[in-house]
Amino acid sequence: MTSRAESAAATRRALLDAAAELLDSGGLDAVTLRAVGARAGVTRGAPYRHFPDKESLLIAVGTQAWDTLGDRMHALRADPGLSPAEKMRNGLIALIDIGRFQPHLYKLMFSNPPGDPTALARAAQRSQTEFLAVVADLVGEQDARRYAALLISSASGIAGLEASGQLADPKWGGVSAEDLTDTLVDMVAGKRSPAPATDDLPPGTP
Amino acid sequence: MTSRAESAAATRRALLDAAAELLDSGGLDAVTLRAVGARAGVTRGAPYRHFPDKESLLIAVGTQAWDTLGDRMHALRADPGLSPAEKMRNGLIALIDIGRFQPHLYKLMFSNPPGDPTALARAAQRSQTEFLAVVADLVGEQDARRYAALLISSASGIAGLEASGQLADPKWGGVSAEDLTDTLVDMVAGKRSPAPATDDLPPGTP
DNA sequence: TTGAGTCAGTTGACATCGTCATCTGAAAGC
DNA sequence: GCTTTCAGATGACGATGTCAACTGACTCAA
Repeated sequence: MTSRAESAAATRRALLDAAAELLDSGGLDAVTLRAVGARAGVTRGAPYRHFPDKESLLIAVGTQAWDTLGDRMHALRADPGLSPAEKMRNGLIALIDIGRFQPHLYKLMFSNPPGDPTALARAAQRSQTEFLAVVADLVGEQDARRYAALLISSASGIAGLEASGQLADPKWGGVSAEDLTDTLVDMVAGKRSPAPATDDLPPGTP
Repeated sequence: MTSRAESAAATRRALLDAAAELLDSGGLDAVTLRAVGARAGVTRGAPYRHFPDKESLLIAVGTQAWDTLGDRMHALRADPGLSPAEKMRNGLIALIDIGRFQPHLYKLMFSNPPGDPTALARAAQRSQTEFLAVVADLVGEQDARRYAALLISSASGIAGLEASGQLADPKWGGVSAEDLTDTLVDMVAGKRSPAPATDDLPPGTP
């Protein structure tokens, strides 16, 4: 019925899912190898048959999240119903939404482990390359690298500030992550809007 | 010579310094209450006479860093030799430099503890309020809140990406944190520069 | 079919960590 | 001078990451 390899793969998947769920619900402190094992139906030592380290398990969770975002970016880029600016905005919002709804996972995605500083950066490759192509469609190849780097940096910063609750401070006048993203996209797209942003979305998705 | 209160205050300071040094050199994992105590010349239980919690000690370290940055922002704002745009740029670079040279401290400054989500946000107040005033000098009161929030978000994102090593990826064409900051400042200041950024700093500090 | 080999999973053990209860001794106040 | 206060030391406990040894079921060649 189930071969040994299949069973092992299923356990590995269960461990990843368990770790992701624990991270979502209880934060990084809740991700204990014992808890992960229990939720996956195995004991504390079992994860060491699939990951050399607790850190490696967490990196795998972060990599999974980057891959999922990469798929979304790819689909977004291929969507014929969206303008380049809309693709750009939606891509940034997709990243910000992770920070909004899965703050612990988001933090993990941007935390470089001391072991392999490039592990998560490699996982982020596809997402960022897809986004780079979207930006190039809007501002041209020449400036795409610089603007894409700026946009991703800014979006991750917006998500970070919102995740830490600092965006809710009244001194910012109740500005939302979407407001900031729109301001940013407008600036890059060349149509600076000095008027207060009361409009949320340019018409395009009725 | 040294009263009991003075001695206690000195110990508290020593604990904070020890925690900050350990954080800088070895990351968050190196900040152990035992190690902090040892470096401060006391034993593992002593920190509990000054901080209710290890988390509280870390929050105090982060608060100290925010206060220092706040002083810098204040001095920057009062500097008569700098244009508003230069003040803005220097303020952002000051934040980015923390991420560059003290990445662990930087991460701590933006990590909201589960205990009191507003503790670090309160500490960040002054820095951000000073910066808000600088931005208002450049773009007016009307848009200052939105642009200041965007600039701080972006700068923290730039610092975060650089701290995680992702900015060094060749797909960004070797863009630096300063390049991105300049691009951002130029966009907000209204003079969009579609040309590649080969100039680093506008003349002003001979 | 059978036997050895592989390997996912279990279990026991250890060092380290945060934290608490208790103890000690010196400074502070009457 | 006596009592109080409190910074610091110490012992202990539970939880955690990790390793070594063990177990047992699956795999595969002969």
